[in-house]
Amino acid sequence: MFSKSCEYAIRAAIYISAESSKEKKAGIADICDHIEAPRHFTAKILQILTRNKIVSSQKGVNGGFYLTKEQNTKPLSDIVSATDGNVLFNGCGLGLKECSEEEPCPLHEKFGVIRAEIKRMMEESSIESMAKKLKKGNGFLRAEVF
Amino acid sequence: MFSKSCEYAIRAAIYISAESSKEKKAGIADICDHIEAPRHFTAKILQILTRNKIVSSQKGVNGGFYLTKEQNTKPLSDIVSATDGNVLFNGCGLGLKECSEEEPCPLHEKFGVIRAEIKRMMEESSIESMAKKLKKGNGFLRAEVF
DNA sequence: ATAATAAAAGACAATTGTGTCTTTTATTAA
DNA sequence: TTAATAAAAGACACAATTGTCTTTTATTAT
Ligand code: FES
Ligand code: FES
Repeated sequence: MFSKSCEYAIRAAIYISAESSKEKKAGIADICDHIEAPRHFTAKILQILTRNKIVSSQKGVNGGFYLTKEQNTKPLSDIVSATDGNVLFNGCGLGLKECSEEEPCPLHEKFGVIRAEIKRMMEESSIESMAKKLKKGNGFLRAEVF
Repeated sequence: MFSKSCEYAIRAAIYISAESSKEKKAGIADICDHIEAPRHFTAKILQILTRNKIVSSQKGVNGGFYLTKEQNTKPLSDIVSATDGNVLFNGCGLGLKECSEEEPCPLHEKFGVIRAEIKRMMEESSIESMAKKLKKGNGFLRAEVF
């Protein structure tokens, strides 16, 4: 469904939202520990998110990643678009060059419904709403080890 | 959503269903022309489908690919499982090692609904029902060139 | 039997996605 | 002003996916 980059990006953003603020920023090592993701690869992905103004970052001592109030309200669909583009939201399910009513693939009708639902799900899920589940203890970003 | 292999596999299977029979088999070159897919790569993918008894093949003169009556009724989900496995049908949307109620990701609830709908769509779409659209002229497997 | 045919199989090549390591740049505490 | 810090950036390395080409095997018409 989503690429690894996108999965890490979403998990990282949610963690940052839940565990950091302008005052208490989260570092890349801390983030990767808590979402069980490869460090340098995730660092690159976070660069994409910062370039797209989905997360904020600060270099230097006491630096790290955090979200502004406005960024907290952003939908997960923004992260998907930034990392994977919009093929999932607009493209043909059977891989035709474009999805169109004029020359629809045999799955077009049914797939169009599903695709719209995926889009809606991601548009209606804000980063902060996901983080809220985390803080309430009924949301996880990695397997808990005991 | 689906891999290229899966997309080609579905398109090929639908074409074979629509355009061939035990008496008039479709050759790989013919198939690839009509679904706009790379020839040798698609040949490999069709080997996977024949090994999984989703399509039938015959070597030699007048050989080619075709579907038995029973194979025609198979759902597209069988093709997805054969080419991409079952991650799309069972896996976690955010890439956790497994999807579980005990340690759900923050998207688990919403994603579970969508995932079930994707599964249902593919299980309820038979190869022959897709081929029917093709034959009626309101289904395409490649961009028509003029 | 022989030749023609077409899928199966195997060996590679190119591309993309994923992951690692090192160097650079910006920031701030001391 | 200096040293420590942490993200940004760049250079690779590895793996998986996608795609191409050649050889082999099975089948059938002649
Ligand atoms: S043409 Fe395939 S989904 Fe619209
Ligand atoms: S745990 Fe992520 S979808 Fe179920």
